[in-house]
Amino acid sequence: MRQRTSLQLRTIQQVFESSKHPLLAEEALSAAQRKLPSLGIATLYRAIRSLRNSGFLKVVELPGESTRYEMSCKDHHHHFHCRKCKRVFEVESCPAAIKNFKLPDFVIEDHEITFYGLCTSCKDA
Amino acid sequence: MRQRTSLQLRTIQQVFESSKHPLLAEEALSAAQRKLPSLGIATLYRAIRSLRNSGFLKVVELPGESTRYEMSCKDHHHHFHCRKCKRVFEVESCPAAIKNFKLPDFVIEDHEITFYGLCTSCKDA
DNA sequence: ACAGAAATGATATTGAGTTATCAATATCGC
DNA sequence: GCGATATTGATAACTCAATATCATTTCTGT
Repeated sequence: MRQRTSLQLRTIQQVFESSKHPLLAEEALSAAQRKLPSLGIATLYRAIRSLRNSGFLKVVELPGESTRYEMSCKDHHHHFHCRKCKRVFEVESCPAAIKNFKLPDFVIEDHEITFYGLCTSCKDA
Repeated sequence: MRQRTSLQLRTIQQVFESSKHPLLAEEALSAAQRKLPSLGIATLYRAIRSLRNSGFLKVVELPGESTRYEMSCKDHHHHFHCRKCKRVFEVESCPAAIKNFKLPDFVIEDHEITFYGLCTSCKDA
């Protein structure tokens, strides 16, 4: 697919490497533009596609939210969505009970949990 | 908002009353059209809005999926998304552990769980 | 039955997110 | 460094869910 590497691609990759939470396309664009102000939205989406194809990035979908992206090398985790600042944080622990959760009529292969509430900054503000 | 009731509205309401799972606009439309073939998409969306305003319907958002709607009178529950037939089922039980789940830096006010796997029909097929 | 108002249905429009187009630019093997 | 070509950036175009428009139909109170 991609045959050459470019400053733009490397910059976008670094944005995700240095982010502690999954990013919206918009957020990734702003972050990348801080280093390369002329970087365009098309390039951002092209880079995201490359990085997904190469397995570097994966999609993070939260209910009712637009798509976010994060590095795929992370361990199994869930997300916390602050209802005040709207930011999404990673929740590293996964309630053990959920992994052993069984349902009579279904074969559970995976699960996704989204927590809602207030993040540290917002709860103290 | 709405001042008169109509056959269309009643039909759409019945569709949700008799459905065991949350419905996409598309699905609700097809179901309603089985009784009123001429019913249009605009009427469907208008009815959904009315039924939401009146508190009868609520929104169900699943990660990466378009909006579904279900009756809001149901108890706290979660959803199961069959990766084969793509249908969404209700999961009435909620793992107790999740309600008591705490995180050091966050105030958890709510949670949303989506299970993925195979439903009864698909696991046996 | 009639007039006024509300609801319908067909369709145009919106808006958000994403992809396609294409001339200009940057990259890489030689 | 040069030439071939992959990538970029600006922007047009697309997709999909949802809403607005508006002429027509239906309902309701008198």
